[in-house]
Amino acid sequence: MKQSKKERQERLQKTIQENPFVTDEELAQEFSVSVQTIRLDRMELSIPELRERIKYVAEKNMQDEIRSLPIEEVIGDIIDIELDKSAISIFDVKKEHVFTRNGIARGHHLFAQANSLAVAVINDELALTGKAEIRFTQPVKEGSRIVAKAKVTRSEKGRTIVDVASFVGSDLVFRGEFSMFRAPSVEKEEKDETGN
Amino acid sequence: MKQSKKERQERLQKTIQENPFVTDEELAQEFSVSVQTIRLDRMELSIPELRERIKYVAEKNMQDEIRSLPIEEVIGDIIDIELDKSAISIFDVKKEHVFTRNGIARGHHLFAQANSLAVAVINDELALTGKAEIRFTQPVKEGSRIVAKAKVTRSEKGRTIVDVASFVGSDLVFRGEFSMFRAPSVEKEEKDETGN
DNA sequence: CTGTTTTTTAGTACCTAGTCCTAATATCGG
DNA sequence: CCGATATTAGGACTAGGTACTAAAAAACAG
Repeated sequence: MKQSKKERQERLQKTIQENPFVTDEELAQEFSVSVQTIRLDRMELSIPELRERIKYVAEKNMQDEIRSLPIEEVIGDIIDIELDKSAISIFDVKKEHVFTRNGIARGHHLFAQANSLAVAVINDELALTGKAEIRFTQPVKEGSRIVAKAKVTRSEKGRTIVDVASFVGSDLVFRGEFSMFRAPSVEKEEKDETGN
Repeated sequence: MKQSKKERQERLQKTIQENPFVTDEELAQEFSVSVQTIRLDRMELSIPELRERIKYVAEKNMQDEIRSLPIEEVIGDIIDIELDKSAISIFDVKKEHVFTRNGIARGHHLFAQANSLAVAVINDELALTGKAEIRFTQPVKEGSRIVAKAKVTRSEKGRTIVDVASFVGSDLVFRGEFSMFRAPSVEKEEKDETGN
């Protein structure tokens, strides 16, 4: 009905990209050609069969699931910890952490790593960030490994100050002072919040 | 070789959960029973066949792809924006945003929403957070809707101050003052970093 | 130890969504 | 109209199953 082979193949490619779950049968109907034609088209465009496409999508999914699970409790990998004293974690900046337009890591990831470490270093059931003063001192590029070092500087009744400095190589990229609340039954104003 | 039907079925369930890509054939070998036994087991446990499992995983993926694309640039949904003046975004706190042990939202999500909004409100190619002073004034529970309001308070050459206040209902839960750099070619110290 | 019940195994026909291959038609450009 | 390209049809085969029947093996009961 429509157009040349070329046209059809372009539309085919787009259609499958948008909905990888479509069968050759369905495509044949949509473009009113035979299934065989669709198969020839897929061959020429080297588009794999339905099941392979689905599998590919599923595998991609499994990969990020593994990636997103450890994020559950701590962002970055803790490589050293002395409770109530200090801790070190590393975080590798991948493409999903950066702005697409300039490849610079988005601040909340640096914050999350630091905040998470501040929570982890506290030897208590519950630790929440009350306030924080932070500085992003250098941009961080994709592919960098950020090493965050947390030090507990003061500790009073229910309140602990944690200083975190993050480095890429020997460059300071982030500094933050976190005022943490520990294990109180969270109730009133300026007493609470997250950590990680 | 091993154990009762019950035992095998439990192990089967776990195995498939961990690796949904396993065929009956492979399972049969692993448990040294026949394929038919595996199929009976799947029936009794109502575990779908390989292809259905893969499809399910793939479909789940497609769903969050739609969800994670807008997240790409802004965390939370912007519901109002006046460039270089103010912006409002909402963010719904779901189970993946809270600490499992107490159901309180993890701070970096509040930070991310606020920081992201501060970036978005700036009418420039590039906006990076230089420093921030933040306060978590109330814990936020799972299921809450956080409304973040950003206001540009000062703007000088290349540097803009954005105040963000986040609320759950009428309660202030977060406040932050973000010092943003706009569109500079990022180079030196204390000049950079993310936003979103 | 025998009889019954449960569990496991084997085998067949059928399904989907393909691959790979051959061969017969259409359609188009010159 | 002729030859090249494109399309369609058909058959044989594949993986990874379902659904069903039937037989053999194992477990348990008395």
